[in-house]
Amino acid sequence: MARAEAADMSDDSAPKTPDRLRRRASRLLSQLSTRSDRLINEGLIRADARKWHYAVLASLQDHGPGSQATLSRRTGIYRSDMVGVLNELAERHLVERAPDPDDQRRNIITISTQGRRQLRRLDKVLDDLHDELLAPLSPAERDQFVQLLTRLLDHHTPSP
Amino acid sequence: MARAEAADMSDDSAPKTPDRLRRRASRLLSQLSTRSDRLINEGLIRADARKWHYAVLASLQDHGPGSQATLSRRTGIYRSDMVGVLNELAERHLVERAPDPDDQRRNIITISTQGRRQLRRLDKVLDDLHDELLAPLSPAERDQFVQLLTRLLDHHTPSP
DNA sequence: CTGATATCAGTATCACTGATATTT
DNA sequence: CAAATATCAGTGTTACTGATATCA
Repeated sequence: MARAEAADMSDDSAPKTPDRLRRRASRLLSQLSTRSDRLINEGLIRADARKWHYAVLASLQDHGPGSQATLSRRTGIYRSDMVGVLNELAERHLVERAPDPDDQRRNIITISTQGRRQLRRLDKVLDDLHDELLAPLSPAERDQFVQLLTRLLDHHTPSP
Repeated sequence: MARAEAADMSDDSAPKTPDRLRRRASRLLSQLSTRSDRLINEGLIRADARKWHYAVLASLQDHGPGSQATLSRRTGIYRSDMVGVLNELAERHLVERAPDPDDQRRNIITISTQGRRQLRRLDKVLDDLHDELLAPLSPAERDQFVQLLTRLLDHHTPSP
């Protein structure tokens, strides 16, 4: 729990800790995010998938079918990038894209049986990858970590 | 439904969310990192700086002068990108770049007086920005958060 | 010869912008 | 008309690769 703290009081102007770079949450965050992204991406590519694929499939499974704009809002994928992601998913027959009879502007995206199977596969792959990502943390710490991240993200996520 | 994956919102405060996307640490991490980066970048740009500037200045102040390769290792900035960062810093007279007399391949980078002043400014700016970034967390939770991030990053950082 | 260094040119990915045609 | 949608083309940033010349 306790961590060795290098010399703390040697400073000329302010009560700052040395090695400030290693204490700035923003830096830790972006560096860790880079490593994490690489780990996850490489793992998913080995399973012929991308993280966006997982996001869309999981959203369809957990919240049901929706228009591309809806999916965009649910997954955080930009509306303009959604087209490409859905093209890839449709190519692989993991989703179906059909025009909404009630609103001719919309497409309704539905997960297919193959898509559900793929989602199950990807969930297993991701479980393993997250085990690797969070390896140094105890189960309680992992929960704690996810909880802190969630609270921070919610706080910085615009409501509309 | 293939699975009893209820999409309802009935949930206590237990760390169990029905939405798998919001539970995946990797997604939380990269989304929060994006927000964090934007927050920090915008704040630093208002102070006519970039985060790389801070990283180099802080490294020079905390660990003393060094070659560009050394700085690259200390800050995590890619060796090939270090040139541009140092050009910007030298333009602003925040660092000095002098050839190493003992090793003609190296430049020795030193922080200037102006650089030290700028670092003090940036440290204040960053303190405020981190206050905004970590707003929803108590002081103890902020420490916890930084500690967890540090352990994870160390675990995923190659040693050489 | 090897290895490190500083530098430059270029790539892939990502979040995002702007514009357009269609429909509500 | 304004607003939403799907789509496309393009931008800026970032981490990273590859190549080159110069030295230890």
